[in-house]
Amino acid sequence: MARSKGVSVGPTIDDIARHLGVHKSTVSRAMDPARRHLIGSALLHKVEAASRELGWRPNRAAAALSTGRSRTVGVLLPDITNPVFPPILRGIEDALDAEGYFALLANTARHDGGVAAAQMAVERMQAQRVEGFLVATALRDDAWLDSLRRSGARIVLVNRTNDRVDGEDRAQLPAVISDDALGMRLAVDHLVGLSHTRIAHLAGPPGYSTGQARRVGFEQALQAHRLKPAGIVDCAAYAIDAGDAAMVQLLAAKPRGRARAVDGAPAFTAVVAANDLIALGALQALQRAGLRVPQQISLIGHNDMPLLAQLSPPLTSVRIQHHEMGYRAARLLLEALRDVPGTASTVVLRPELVVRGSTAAAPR
Amino acid sequence: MARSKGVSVGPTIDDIARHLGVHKSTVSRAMDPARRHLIGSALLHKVEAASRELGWRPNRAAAALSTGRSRTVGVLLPDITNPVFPPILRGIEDALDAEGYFALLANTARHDGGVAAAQMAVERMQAQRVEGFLVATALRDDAWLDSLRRSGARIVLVNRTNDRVDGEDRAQLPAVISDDALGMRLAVDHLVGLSHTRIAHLAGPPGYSTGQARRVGFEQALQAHRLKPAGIVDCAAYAIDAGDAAMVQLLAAKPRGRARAVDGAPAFTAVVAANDLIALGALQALQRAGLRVPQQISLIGHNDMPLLAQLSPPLTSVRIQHHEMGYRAARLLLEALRDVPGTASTVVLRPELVVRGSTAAAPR
DNA sequence: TTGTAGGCGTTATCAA
DNA sequence: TTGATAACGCCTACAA
Repeated sequence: MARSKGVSVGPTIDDIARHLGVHKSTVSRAMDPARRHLIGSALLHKVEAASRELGWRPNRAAAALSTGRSRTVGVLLPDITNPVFPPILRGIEDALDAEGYFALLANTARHDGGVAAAQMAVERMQAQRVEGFLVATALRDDAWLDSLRRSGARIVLVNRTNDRVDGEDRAQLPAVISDDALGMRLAVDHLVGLSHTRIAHLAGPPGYSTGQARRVGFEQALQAHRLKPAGIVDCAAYAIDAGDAAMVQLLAAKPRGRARAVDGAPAFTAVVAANDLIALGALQALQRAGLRVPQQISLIGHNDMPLLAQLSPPLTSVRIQHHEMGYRAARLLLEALRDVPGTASTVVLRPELVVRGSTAAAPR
Repeated sequence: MARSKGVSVGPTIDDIARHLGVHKSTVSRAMDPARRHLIGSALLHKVEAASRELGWRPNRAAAALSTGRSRTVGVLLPDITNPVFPPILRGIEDALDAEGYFALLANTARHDGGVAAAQMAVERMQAQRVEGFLVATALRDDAWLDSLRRSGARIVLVNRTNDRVDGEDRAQLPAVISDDALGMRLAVDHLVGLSHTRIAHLAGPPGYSTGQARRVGFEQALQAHRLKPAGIVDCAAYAIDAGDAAMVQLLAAKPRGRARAVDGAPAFTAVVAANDLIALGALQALQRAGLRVPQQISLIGHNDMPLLAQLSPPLTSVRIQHHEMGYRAARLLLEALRDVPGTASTVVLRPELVVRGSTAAAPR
């Protein structure tokens, strides 16, 4: 059982076979649930007993070499430290685990925060012979992602998606995302129900599908109420600082149409932020400006990240099904790994509004 | 280049060898940094060019089968969704990545929250031929961990450690942890500097090394000031609810020694919590009881998790070097994988106190 | 129902 | 400095 090469080794199916006086291919079959039925039940029990007795462990490296399937997929995300991603990853792993798969993880927002890190990660993953990729780093216009797809890799996007471009060699990849239009509608409807009519938006980076979709969703939701935005400012990133800066900019902006009130009140009574971090930054800036939330300004975030309920005021937010998103994406990939190519479905999950203390009736 | 078995394949070193009219073992050597020098530089360049041209990717599954080294380690943690772990994992991956390793992750607090999940995860990881384990789930008395060690697995603990028991077959495993005694000393010294003399502790679960060490550290830190605890309550878990319940219990407790003041003020003016979630629960309970933080009660957490600065009051906390902890643990494991066995070092990292708004001078 | 033979892509050992 | 040969452990036709 000790070998010349390799490091710490255990028994192999050949050891079990010798132990039982049968051939190793018989043992191999006995170990495979899909072909176990070909084995006599008496022998089957003996194989199982012997395997247990000798302490056999399958060697996936050998199986992977033989079958080309490593039972491993690559997961690309910007940074696991961003609180959006842990539940997504957890969902991914729950799905993979159920099928005996593992995830190889890469934080691509490493040093340079760009394509180079993702490229290197993918190469290493391909060396490990991952069977596919779950990508949470997609940009709307992502040349790198396109080339990965053209190389034949199986890909499912999570959380963010890419743009479809007809005519070019660009396909919309299968993705699991949240219904951002619905999310914004829930937010806006809630505010309108509280008699707000002057509602502003702090938008996410326009290069991400979430930033774009939420912005468009916001505008459409307002239109449904025959309202116009009381201001929209893009944020450079999904971060507290960016939200703070954007709010400062929003407060400085000249109100369009109706004049700003004499007491210096802003042109809006409510703000919908593209995510919670932006909302936190906005909250900071509002408080610094002496504006009270929710008495003077109502504020809504997006994602419902942990601890929002502990803030003061507790932040109203659009809750996304992060865990489910990861879970479904992984399942989609696993199915794609069995089935025929094609079947590029996109799953859209329903968000819900979690009303807390940062929203209140519009001041009059 | 297309093969009969396997799935999507690329060129192999044999393809390169044929392309160049050399033997594949020559190509293999050329690809190995450690043996490259044996190759003529002219040939070396040609091999590199051909490899690039044909788009060769190493097949780690094959290498793993041959060498017994998968370039993969297993990481066991309770739940990546717990905000303590993302930075630890990030540190781990940064270290592994630098050496070309990947982590296989398992959330062991899955359904039953216990040994069974960890056991299954370890088996699957061993099937994948991980070279070692990074374990963030250690209990002080962990029979399962002992058996894993006895099976010959390379293990490094992170964040929590196990108890040494002389005489029995139990060794203290190499670990990277935070200096909890120092952390508590920083907290207590800060409070004493603010004239607090009646300081209570909400302790972590006594089955975890962190719960135990912080509790002992708290008592020692008080002793150094010739003070006695104004109450200690164990929490059932590191969770908001548990902290809330423990604080309720603490408030209900009869003050020992000096009588409780007539106005119903508690027997303490400051509380050190074993972690931030417990502190948040405590804050909740205090506010419900009509006690103001920090005016009446000062409160300190532990871990300095994200968003503490956004709370009101912003929570003072003992900051742990989570990223560094993961990074060092992974490096320790990688070194153990090369070197001789033994060398069971333990690394203790320095925490620091982050003073925010939840601590103030003791009321008089 | 079981056995035989060969291959998966790489590394290691010996020879040349 | 390069080549030849044999593992590594498992899987899969195909044969019996």
